[in-house]
Amino acid sequence: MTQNTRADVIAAAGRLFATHGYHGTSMRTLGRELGLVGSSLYSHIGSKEELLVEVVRQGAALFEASVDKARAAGGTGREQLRELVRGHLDVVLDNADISATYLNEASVLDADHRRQVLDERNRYEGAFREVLALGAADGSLPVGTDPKLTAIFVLSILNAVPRWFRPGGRLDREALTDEIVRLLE
Amino acid sequence: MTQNTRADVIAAAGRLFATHGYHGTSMRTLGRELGLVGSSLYSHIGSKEELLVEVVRQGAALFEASVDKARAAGGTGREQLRELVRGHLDVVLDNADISATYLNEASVLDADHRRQVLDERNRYEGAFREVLALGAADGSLPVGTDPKLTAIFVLSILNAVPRWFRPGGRLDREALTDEIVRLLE
DNA sequence: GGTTGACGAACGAACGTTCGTTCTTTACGA
DNA sequence: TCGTAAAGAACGAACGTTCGTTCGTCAACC
Repeated sequence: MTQNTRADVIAAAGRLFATHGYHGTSMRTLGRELGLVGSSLYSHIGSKEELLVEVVRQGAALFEASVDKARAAGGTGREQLRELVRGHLDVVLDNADISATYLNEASVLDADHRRQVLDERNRYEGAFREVLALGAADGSLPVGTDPKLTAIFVLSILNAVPRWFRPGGRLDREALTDEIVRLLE
Repeated sequence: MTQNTRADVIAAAGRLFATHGYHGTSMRTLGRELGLVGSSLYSHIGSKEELLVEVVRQGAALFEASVDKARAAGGTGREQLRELVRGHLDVVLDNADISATYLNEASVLDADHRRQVLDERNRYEGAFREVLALGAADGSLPVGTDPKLTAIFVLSILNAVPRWFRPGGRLDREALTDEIVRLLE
């Protein structure tokens, strides 16, 4: 009979928000997930919305850490793009609940937090644009395509991966990364 | 002061389900959308869930009609792929509410209806796989890529289009179709 | 012995839905 | 052409339930 911590509650919330959505998750259901009664959750958190804000904050942090790592490594545009793609895959597959909530449930947030998420996503997408432009400039990626549109395409593919990818299948992460980068040749 | 019909209620439901989700939409809110009080909706429909089933059914019909039309036209693999892509764009842009609900809210359905949607989506994706394989066979599309994976990539891009595409921008549907098909060269 | 986590009762509000009734439009026989 | 009945659409009150949340209490542990 281990004790539940605030982090446990947030993690469980991410799990349920990801599968049933924010509005589809009740505090009593969330309590049951942790072996608690609904009202007991308020020993750890202030409100249901605070839970969503926290999960989304963690999601944003994961993507930001990934992009920072990829860009710090340096290299050609193509090499950095590969790191961005691989990092994104790691985030959405290793933290499926948090990232799904970050990507799908941010629309429920109040205007301020929603704007924060939108800005963060735009900066993130900007990194993809920059790396694609860099690759066009240094010759490691084709020149013909618009970085803006290509960034959208790549992120569309990446964000949909958790919907179909199953570890242990014919394709592993490394090969999937290759396939996505090769698509841009 | 026009009268509301069953079709009006379903259309409004699609609109709200698409923007706020099924669980985020109350019958009273839906009523207000039509200038009605919540209970009045039950003159037109049997239950809230019936509304979701109906919207999803319409979504499935739209995609099925699109794929039928594209394949009936015949032509090379590349030509049919272009028709599939263009048809998909038309569906998700001209019926944004219905298609968004079909794509995002089907998980709320009971097991039977959910399975129906899954099967329908699989058939739909199968058409993309077939056309890609046809294109590889007739030489109109490159041979190197796996049709299964490529179909997933293309559909990932297509389904995300309503999230960023705005009519009247630099890129119109025709040009976007070209860009997506060109990605596979 | 104070702190912390959990409980269970209770709150007001909102939920989906039912019901009897009213109002408006349509259909049709006299 | 009129009068009237049937039908359709909307109302508002009320239902049982669930929602998020508050509060006082209690047991376990440092």
